[in-house]
Amino acid sequence: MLSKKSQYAFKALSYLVEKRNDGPILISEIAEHKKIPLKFLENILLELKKADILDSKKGKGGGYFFKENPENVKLAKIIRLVNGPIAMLPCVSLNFYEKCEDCNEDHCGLHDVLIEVRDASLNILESKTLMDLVD
Amino acid sequence: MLSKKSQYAFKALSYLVEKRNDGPILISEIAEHKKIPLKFLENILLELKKADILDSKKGKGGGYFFKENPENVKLAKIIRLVNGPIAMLPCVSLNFYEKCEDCNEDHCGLHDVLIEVRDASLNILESKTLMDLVD
DNA sequence: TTAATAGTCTACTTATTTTGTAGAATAAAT
DNA sequence: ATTTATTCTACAAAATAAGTAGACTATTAA
Repeated sequence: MLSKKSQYAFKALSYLVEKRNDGPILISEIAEHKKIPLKFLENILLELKKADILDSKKGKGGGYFFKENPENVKLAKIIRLVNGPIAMLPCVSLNFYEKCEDCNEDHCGLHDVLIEVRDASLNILESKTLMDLVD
Repeated sequence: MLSKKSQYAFKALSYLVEKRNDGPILISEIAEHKKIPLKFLENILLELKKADILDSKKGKGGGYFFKENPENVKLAKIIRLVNGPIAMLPCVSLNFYEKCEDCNEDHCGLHDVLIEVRDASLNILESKTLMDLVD
């Protein structure tokens, strides 16, 4: 399941998509409209900025806006950044891979199934972008 | 991500599949072979019994064995039982559905995407069974 | 150059969930 | 009766998620 943090991130990002031609948007405006705890949202937006998805300006007239075109930001990227792995186990993760101890991946039926699930999910999450969050 | 508990459950079940013609299997035997904390495994197996997947016998010659034919036990069922929802949000879950507040599902882009992901995952997890865990 | 504005940073605290444990109770077999 | 093995209730510890506090920095405009 996606964490609350991830849900907040998606809500904030969809708000920013809607307002993408309005210049910098205040954190407080997003927090209010989307009912997200202000200080928590600050952390989330900062994380998205450090990942070069958003950019920001300080001072009067400041706020957050897109650095990368939201058309090009895949949902998979957001999930990985804010929530973590998309795969159901580390041993089948592309971006957070970890070998499993006590289990030979070559002869592990679960491994094979979970790779299928991962690919099916990624097919969708790598093809949809932030623009798909708004109608 | 699947919890450790879920991984333990799958390891235990795959062991029971391999030994499915050997009569009741001791918890302690499973714990030892699969390196699972004994008391933790007790809880897990009990849960699987209460879900009518396994059955057990007490006393000498006792242990755990399948109640339902492992060919007929879908992996989705195990995950739901031991790990929880397969969907990424409650509002797109079939078995653990919860309406999301502050968000109209009819006009929610994320909702639509996550339903696609859910269906893609379920397609696989509802078609594979415990027999697919062993080669 | 000062005051106001708004994001940045470090460091917490609190809540929740996950993981693991202890020990007595129950059931079956010999 | 005794031994074996699962069942049950109730914790305890560890890890993660969620949320908060407050000082700091950059920018704007008077």
